Amino acid sequence: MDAKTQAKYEARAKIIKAMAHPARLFIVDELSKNGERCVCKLTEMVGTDMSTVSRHLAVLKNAGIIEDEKRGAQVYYRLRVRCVLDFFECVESVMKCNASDQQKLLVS
Amino acid sequence: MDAKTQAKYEARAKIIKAMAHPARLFIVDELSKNGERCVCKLTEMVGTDMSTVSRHLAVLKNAGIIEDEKRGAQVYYRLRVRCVLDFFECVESVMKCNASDQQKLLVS
DNA sequence: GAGGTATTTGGTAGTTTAGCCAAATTGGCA
DNA sequence: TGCCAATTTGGCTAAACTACCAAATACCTC
Repeated sequence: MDAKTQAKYEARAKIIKAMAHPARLFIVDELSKNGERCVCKLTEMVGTDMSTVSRHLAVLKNAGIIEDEKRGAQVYYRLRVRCVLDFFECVESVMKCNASDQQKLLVS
Repeated sequence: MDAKTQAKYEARAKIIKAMAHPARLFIVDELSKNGERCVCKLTEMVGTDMSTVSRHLAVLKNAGIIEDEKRGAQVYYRLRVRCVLDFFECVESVMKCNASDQQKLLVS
């Protein structure tokens, strides 16, 4: 793999890596359902330190998956690209596939 | 987030995390184009140690994204779920979106 | 069975990530 | 201006990840 190809896949990986954490997946899911949320509300839902949530949000924003808007004392985050929701669909189908194979193992 | 919800998002994250590495993305891409490849061929293409490639393949297999078949001295890997290719499409559109926003910044 | 190739696994060092606390920053309001 | 709430950032530690080398396995051929 030459340097250029390497760079291409690294750029792609960065975006996928941003989604590769349970708290961040939860946040994306929540934003998809609710349009937008402030950091304090997300912190309450996720259940970790606010500084941790803020860092997760920074990762997602840095990847270009979400965007923020300051309104008064709060910062609201929302999805910038809807297609990340397709990830969920595929992930479900992989899990379903895994489960059915597991089933076969048990039966046989 | 209660324990059950946590577990749900962890399971999803595991699958996405399996895709979140440039070498693994390359491998998935390659398998999508070529149907199947043995470890030695992938090693040659990726350009790292064979043991490293083998570990990457194990991660993808463990997530249920690829499957293997031993034929003679070689092990062939292939995609188990085509939908992971949708990831690429979305990633491209995120990158395009990022690029156009960058453009706006330069102009303004 | 001996030797050779393909692959996986054990061990290890360096890097990155995630979480918390504390401190700094920002905007709103008395 | 001075205080309060919301958010981000710095500092630190523990855990996870990645890559390499070397050793163990598995399979084929002679």
